[in-house]
Amino acid sequence: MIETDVFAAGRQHFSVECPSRLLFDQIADKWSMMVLTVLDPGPMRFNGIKRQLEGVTQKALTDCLRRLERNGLVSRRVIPVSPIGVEYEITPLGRTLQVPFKALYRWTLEALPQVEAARAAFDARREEAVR
Amino acid sequence: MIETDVFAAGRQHFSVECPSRLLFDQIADKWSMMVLTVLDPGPMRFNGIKRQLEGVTQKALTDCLRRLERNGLVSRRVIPVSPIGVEYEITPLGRTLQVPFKALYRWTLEALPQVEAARAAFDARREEAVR
DNA sequence: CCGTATCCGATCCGATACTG
DNA sequence: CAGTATCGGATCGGATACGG
Repeated sequence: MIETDVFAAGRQHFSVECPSRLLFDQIADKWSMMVLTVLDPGPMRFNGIKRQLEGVTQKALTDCLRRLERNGLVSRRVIPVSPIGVEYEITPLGRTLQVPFKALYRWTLEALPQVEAARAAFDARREEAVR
Repeated sequence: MIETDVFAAGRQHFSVECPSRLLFDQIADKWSMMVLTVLDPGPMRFNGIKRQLEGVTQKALTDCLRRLERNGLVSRRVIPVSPIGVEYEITPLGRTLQVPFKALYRWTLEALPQVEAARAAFDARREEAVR
């Protein structure tokens, strides 16, 4: 039984090279999910994206876009104007990722209150343990 | 319009404190997804989990379980035997997370071939550019 | 068995400066 | 406008040792 069947019945064994990790590492970073969301309505230029993502640095965004491009989730198109323009667009493959991403995003919104309550309870228990 | 509506129509603005990131950071780490999967069939003890996760260190697993516990996604129960035993179990809240996680996991499996092709193409383009 | 503590190298990320 | 280059702090994760 290989890891593809991991969600079938039975207890599974995960190796470090679990196939899910090969991709999960690349998209579970700080900005990827938001970049894809920003690009959802249509193509956008570098600084346009940057303006939507408050707090992102140029380096972080460049790295993120480069990684998304390498993985085939966004495409990059140079517009030969002066000064130069670069437009990023979500690919069909990137759009397929949005489906599970949106599900996860909705989960975070729905679960947040419960998680915050759990955190408060946990931290309170730790406080208690110190005394 | 706040970020809750981010998947509705229109271009959105993301601040650093996007509510999704408050949680996403915590669960998008190296082992959380696999830990929840391993715990899916039922409760398990520390070293039992560790044995399923080939390559995880004690520290990494402890940190991961602690974080999952703090966020209310798993529960921890000390079994007063000698030597001591500790059992981890997925919580009802944790189970709700499995739904989007499984969707994402399936996506990684389905998309992997296309992503690998995209990577190869990207890397080939870079090679080309060097020459 | 189940941790915690410590060190330590790798890596991420932001800040800054510079370029076509 | 859209990068690249570089530096340094913070954080992550592995290895190891030790304790209840």
